[in-house]
Amino acid sequence: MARAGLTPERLTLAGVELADEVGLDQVTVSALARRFDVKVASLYSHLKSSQDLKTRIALFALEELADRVAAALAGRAGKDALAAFGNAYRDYAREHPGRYAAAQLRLDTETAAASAGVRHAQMTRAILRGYDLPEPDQTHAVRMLGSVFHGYVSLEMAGGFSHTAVDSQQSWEWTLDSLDALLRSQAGS
Amino acid sequence: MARAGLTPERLTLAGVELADEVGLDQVTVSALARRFDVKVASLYSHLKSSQDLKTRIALFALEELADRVAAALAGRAGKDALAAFGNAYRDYAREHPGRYAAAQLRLDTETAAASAGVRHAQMTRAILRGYDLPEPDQTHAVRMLGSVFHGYVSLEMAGGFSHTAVDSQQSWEWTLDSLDALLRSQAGS
DNA sequence: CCAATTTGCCTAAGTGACTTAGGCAAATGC
DNA sequence: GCATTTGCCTAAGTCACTTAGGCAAATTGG
Repeated sequence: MARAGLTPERLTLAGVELADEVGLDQVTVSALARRFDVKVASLYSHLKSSQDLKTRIALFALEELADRVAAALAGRAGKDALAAFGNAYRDYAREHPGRYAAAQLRLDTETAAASAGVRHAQMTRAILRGYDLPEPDQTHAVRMLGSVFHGYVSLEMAGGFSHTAVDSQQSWEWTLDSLDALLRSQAGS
Repeated sequence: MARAGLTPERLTLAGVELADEVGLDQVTVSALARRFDVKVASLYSHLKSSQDLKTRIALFALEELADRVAAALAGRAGKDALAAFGNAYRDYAREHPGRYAAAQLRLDTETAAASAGVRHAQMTRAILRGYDLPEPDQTHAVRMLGSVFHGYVSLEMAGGFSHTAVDSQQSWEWTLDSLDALLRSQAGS
């Protein structure tokens, strides 16, 4: 009986792909075993549990998304940076719905603290550098931006914007313009 | 063997309560059977499936939330209406996390069309009456408001705002103020 | 290069949730 | 009071998760 060459990394990667293909909740230890043509129990040498698998997928997605956002932000400021951030977020969700869903999984406190989630928070704050907001307004703005981006992407993915004639892309651009105007009007206040 | 008096309505209500107590994903046909001290299979006379149960809970939550929002909006306009809407939404999520989660479940197209989700959309649009926005800006604004409220509440419930000293209530009020200012500045444009 | 050890995948077995089929008894209605 | 309907039951099959223990392949080190 030849070995399949399983590792936590390969399993995570396969799980990530599976999530985009069939949805995060269809990513199961059993489905993964089928994909590798291996018995389910064999995966437990590499994964602590089904929860462990999900967590690894979430961490992978957070990291990948943070990398993309960082690349998109490089060398940009002000509205450019705002749009780059939002677009990176939205594009990732559209290209990789399963990964995006995984990135929203609730992690326990210590795992979250060690995750790329921290980079996300830092980058959101970095966008605001161009707008010169004093504290605590800066924190308020970070929260509002996070809310808008996360909310918009979630609702759009859930199909919430597909029952009106108005193009979602237009609404997205209007939203980015509005946020920029809002932040500029708050600058230095 | 005395009868337990099960009905779809009683089961849905129990499921709703269970969702708030232990989380929506712990709401299972089996858990419900235990709560009524009845065998699992007995529930299948009243529910088509586990999915059916979840859908009923979602519809209940959507309806209840729409009622609350409608009550909060009555007689208000402009910023008052905006804040009432947002607060109704946020308060519901805080008081009833399980129901709020259920209200986010994705329903199939026809079920969604027959649900109170339609009322939600109408009420969001009603808020904007006071701001006198032309189309398509009104649609853009509806989408943005929905995104902010849904996003803020989701992130707050997920604990995303609890790692900074700044009070979440302050950020919420700042966000409402900002949205009001934004909409006013767009009026009639 | 062979022996000892470690590693990787296996079989076996138990848990818990979902679902269908078919039966008996309680409630209902004539 | 009897027939019918209704409500909950037992039985049985599916599928996912998880642990324990075993055998064989890979690795290591003499």
